[in-house]
Amino acid sequence: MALLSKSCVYGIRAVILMAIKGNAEFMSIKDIAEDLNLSAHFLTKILQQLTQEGLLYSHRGPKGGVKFSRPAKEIKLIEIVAAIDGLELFEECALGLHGCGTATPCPLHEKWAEHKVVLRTLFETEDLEKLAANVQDAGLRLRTLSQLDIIEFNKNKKK
Amino acid sequence: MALLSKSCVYGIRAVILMAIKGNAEFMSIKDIAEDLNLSAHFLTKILQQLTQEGLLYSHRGPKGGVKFSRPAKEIKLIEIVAAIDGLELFEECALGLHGCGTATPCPLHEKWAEHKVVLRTLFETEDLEKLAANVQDAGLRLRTLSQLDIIEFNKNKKK
DNA sequence: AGTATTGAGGACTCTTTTATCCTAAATTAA
DNA sequence: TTAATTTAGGATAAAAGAGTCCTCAATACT
Ligand code: SF4
Ligand code: SF4
Repeated sequence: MALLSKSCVYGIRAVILMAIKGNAEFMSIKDIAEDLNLSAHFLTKILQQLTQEGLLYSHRGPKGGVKFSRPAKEIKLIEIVAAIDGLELFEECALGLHGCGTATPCPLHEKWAEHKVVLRTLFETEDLEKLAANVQDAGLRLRTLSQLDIIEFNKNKKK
Repeated sequence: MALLSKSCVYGIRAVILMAIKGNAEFMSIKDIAEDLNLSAHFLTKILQQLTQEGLLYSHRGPKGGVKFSRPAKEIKLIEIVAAIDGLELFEECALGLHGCGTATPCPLHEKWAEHKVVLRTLFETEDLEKLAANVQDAGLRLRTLSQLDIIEFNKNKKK
C-alpha cells in the first residue's frame, strides 16, 4: 500500500509543475501531462477534481487550460490530497475501525492518534510555492524514471 | 486512501485476537473469523501469508489451526504489515517516484524521509503482546461496528 | 478403515482504481 | 462563420484488491 493513490500523486506532481511555471496564464493539461509523462485524459480527470474543489480555474479553447485560483504560496499540499483522496488518511483509524476513537478506541489508538497529527501537520505545512522552489533549487525531477529503471527497480523489490 | 490494506487490517486484528487467547494450542481460523465477523475463507488466505512468512505455524485437521511460531511479545506489528502489505509504506517515496532518494530526490524528500522513520518506528515498537494487553485492559473492541453504524458513518463522511 | 475437521490453494466473481477513447461544449483566432 | 484548440464528461476497458466457493490434503478421533 502506498500512502497516496496514484491519482493523488499525479495531481501533486501536476500542481508542483504548475507552480514552477508560474500562474500568469492558463497552462494546458496536455502540456502538463507531456511534461510529466502521463496520460493527458487521465490527468484531465484528476485536475477536474481540483477545479471542482475551487483550487483551480479552468478555461476551454485555445489559450485555455488551468491555473491556480489562489497564489501557490497559499495552497497547502493537504488541500490537493483532500480534493483527490479525501482526508481519510488523516482522520481515520489505522485499523480501519471507523467511528472509533471516542467511546471504544482500538489498541493502537493513542499511538496512532498522536502520529496522525504529525502526518497531517507535514501536509498542512508544505505549500506549493515552497515545493516548487525546492524542485528548482535542487534540480529535482518530477517525471518518473525511465521504464527500464522501473523494471530494474521492481526486480530488486520485495513485493 | 487508507494507510493499510483491508487484508492487512484483518490480519492485524486476527493476530491481536490470537495473542489475547494465548498460544498454548492451535486456534482455528474459522473461530477467529467468527469472533472478528470476517469471512473465514478470506481470513484463511490472509493468515496463509503469515504462515508462509514463518510468523505462524499451521496445522490441519481436528484440533488444528494456527499459532505463533514465536512468543507474541517478540512479534512486532511491522512484521505483520511486511508479510501482507510489504514494506513499501515505510520505504517508498510519498510521490511514488520509485528508486528516488539517492541521486534525484523529489521535492518532499527531506520531510518525508524524516517522517518515514517515525512511522516505521511506531510499527516496529509495538509488539503483539502489548497490543493484546491494551485491548484487554481497556476493554477495547476488535470487531467492526454493526452494519447500521457503518452506514450511518458513511453518510456523514466526505467521500 | 472411516469420518469429520481444518488449513492449502485454485477458480471465480465483484468492486474499485487506473486508464483509454470518444463526443460535446466553450472559446480563440483567422 | 469556420476551423482549431482545449476542458468537461460519459462510456468502456484493463488491472488490482476484496471476497466467495469448491476441492484437495493432512490430521485426529472413533
Ligand atoms: S481507536 Fe484510534 S487507532 Fe483505533 S481505529 Fe479508532 S482512531 Fe484508529
Ligand atoms: S525523493 Fe524522497 S520523498 Fe521523493 S519520492 Fe524519493 S523517497 Fe519519496
